[in-house]
Amino acid sequence: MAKPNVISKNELIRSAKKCLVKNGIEKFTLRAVAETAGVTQGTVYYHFRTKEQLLLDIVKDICGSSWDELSKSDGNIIKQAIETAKSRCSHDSFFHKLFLTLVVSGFHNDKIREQLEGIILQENKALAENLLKIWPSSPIKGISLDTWAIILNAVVDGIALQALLSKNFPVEKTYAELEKLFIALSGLQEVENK
Amino acid sequence: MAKPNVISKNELIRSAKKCLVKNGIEKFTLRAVAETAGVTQGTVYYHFRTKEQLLLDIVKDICGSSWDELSKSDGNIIKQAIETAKSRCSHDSFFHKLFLTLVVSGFHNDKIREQLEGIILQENKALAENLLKIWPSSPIKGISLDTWAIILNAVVDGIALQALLSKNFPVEKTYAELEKLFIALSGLQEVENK
Amino acid sequence: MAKPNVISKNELIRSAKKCLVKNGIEKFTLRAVAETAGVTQGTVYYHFRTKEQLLLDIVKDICGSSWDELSKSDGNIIKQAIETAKSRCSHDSFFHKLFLTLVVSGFHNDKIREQLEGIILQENKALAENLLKIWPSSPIKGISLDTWAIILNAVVDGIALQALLSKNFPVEKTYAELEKLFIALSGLQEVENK
Amino acid sequence: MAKPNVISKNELIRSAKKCLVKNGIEKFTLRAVAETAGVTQGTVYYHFRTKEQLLLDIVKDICGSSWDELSKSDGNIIKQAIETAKSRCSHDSFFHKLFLTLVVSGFHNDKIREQLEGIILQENKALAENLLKIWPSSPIKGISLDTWAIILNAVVDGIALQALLSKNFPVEKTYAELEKLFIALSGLQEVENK
DNA sequence: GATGAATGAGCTTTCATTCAT
DNA sequence: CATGAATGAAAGCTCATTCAT
Repeated sequence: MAKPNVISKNELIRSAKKCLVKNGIEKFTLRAVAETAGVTQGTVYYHFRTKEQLLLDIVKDICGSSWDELSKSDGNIIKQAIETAKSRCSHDSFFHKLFLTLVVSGFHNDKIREQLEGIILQENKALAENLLKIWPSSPIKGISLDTWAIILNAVVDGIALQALLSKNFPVEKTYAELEKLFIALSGLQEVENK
Repeated sequence: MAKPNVISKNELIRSAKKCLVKNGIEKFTLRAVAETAGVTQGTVYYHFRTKEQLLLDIVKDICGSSWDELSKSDGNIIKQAIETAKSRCSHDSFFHKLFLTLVVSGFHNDKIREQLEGIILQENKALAENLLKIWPSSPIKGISLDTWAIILNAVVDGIALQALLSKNFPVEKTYAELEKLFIALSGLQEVENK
Repeated sequence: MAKPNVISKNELIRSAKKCLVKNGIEKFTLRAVAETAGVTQGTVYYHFRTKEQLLLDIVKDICGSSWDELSKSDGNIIKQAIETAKSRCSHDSFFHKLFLTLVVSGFHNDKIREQLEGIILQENKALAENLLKIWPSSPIKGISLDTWAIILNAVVDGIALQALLSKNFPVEKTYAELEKLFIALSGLQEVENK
Repeated sequence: MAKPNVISKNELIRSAKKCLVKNGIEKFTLRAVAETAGVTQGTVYYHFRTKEQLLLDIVKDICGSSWDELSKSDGNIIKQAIETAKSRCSHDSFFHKLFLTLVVSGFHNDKIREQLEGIILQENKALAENLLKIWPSSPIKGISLDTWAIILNAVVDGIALQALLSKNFPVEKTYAELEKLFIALSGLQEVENK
């Protein structure tokens, strides 16, 4: 009955992520993961010794893809960032649902929390570096580029949160005006630099 | 054996909130609520017909207090808002943990989601109204006051999220510089108004 | 569906002892206990929070009965003791199977081991006290009554072990000759006392 | 990937015995055996077609060594026997733990029980033969040498059992006095023989 | 009103066993 | 020979829910 090598760890993680977003962490059962992946429960357990480990592997997987995405960035980082951010906050954004679910899970699991903290720190750092390319100095005196990065990241997450809660959230409008804000800030800088 | 009225619904809700933050939604059990409140499972069940109902009552309770707080606001709304926001985002802020936990719970429970949506909408509205008091018009052309409210709220939630994930998050510094940003924006407006 | 008060803890322990002897510790499952008692697994768990606790309660129950039996002893203690011992070592003696099963279980569970240690100590003590009644002094110089008690107890357990292993073990013959040994020892004492 | 003959059946049995004593029969798993031996589960399975077979092979292994030991005996058999017996009953005697574990296992597995019965019978027989060397006739009338053998064996097992249960069991004292008992009995015989 | 014994479905986890490689 | 991925049945355990008292 044992069919060797029918499934890979990555396929299982993909199935698990689907389940997590579909059923929520409250009903995130290994049985569901197994069914989604088309294997038995025993198989899931063979690959991840515990449920917690599977959850952690999901988080690590996300960290990995997050890192990949960041390292690809170039050129007009901001425009691109806004584009990405916007894509993440459609009303049922897979990514942000997964992310927030894991964040909440991290409140009671330090291993998970630390991994997520790593993502945030990386994102903030990448953002600060990219800001440096377009803002030789901060557009407003007294606000460091690091803080700008924190704030921008916070805005993106906060908007995503609102969008996930509210079916009628004006994603387009908000991001359009957010871009104006950004342009205005960039303009300020030129003024100051004179 | 039955003791009349030994516990009120509100006490149970308070215990339930404690449990929710302490154990997370994954381990939020009625037995834990009962033990925390010092009653039996049956008693919890007597007051809330189902577990979902208890969760919903927690959400409503939060909505209520949120509303109370908003209606008290006056005078220098911004400074006060920042103060409130800051207090909510210490590394283990009870409020934001509870809020985010419920948000995630709301992903798969429309009743909860709608209640939380209501909170957000109210907060945004209250914020917009208060902004009007200090900003007769938007400091940056093309950005409506409603959008400003959305953005400000998003920043607060997003920063709280980062603070909850990161033990070393620079809460003080971030909020100090955020205030500068706000002052600068207010300054902009005066310029434009001339 | 919930029928209150259909079973008592003692009934459950009785069923559990039956299961333990019938299936052995390897297959001692709470499901089997529940079935034997005619209740659901949940009920077993309601009364004993874990499997280990149930096992421990069985041990305590045995300690209790052991103690009761000891305190009833009087008159010709030895004859009676031999009778009891003999009854315990028929080829499938419930008592000794249970006892040895728990002893082995105690090898990896200190709580169980300590309880059983208590039984042995009590038995040895009771035996020593009763020996004193019939042997004012030890029949053989250099052997304390405490040691006699240990040895006698050991003989009884050791014979039971052999009887449990061997279907053809000569219980009657062995105990008959053991009694002769005892009488001979008592005779020795009188000689020495002169 | 297959490495030829990296492990022998005997090594596996040795590992299995370790596991059995370390974890007890309740947690005696093939995975643990495999890990202890440093091979995979499949390998254990390759050598012993079932778990039961492995257990049986352990029992046979013990029978073998038991037999070896008996056949080596000579000279002052009693003194040596007591020495051996004493060595087996330190508080965590590997041998007696293993033996008792298997005895209990034998309660529900006739193949195991029969093997162990064989050991006991052999031991009793060897003991009777050796007693004959030093006791031309029984020191007490009416007690056959066979019964003496049974009783002596029983004492040894019974004492070991008490020692395994009780950390403070007076092994030295008990065996010293047991030897005195033996010497006294031998003295009796000489008297009778006159 | 309040209790707590009982339920039963479903959870995570374990494990002997199989089998293609 | 040996492996190790996969299985599936069954284990221990949890929990929302019910109900007689």
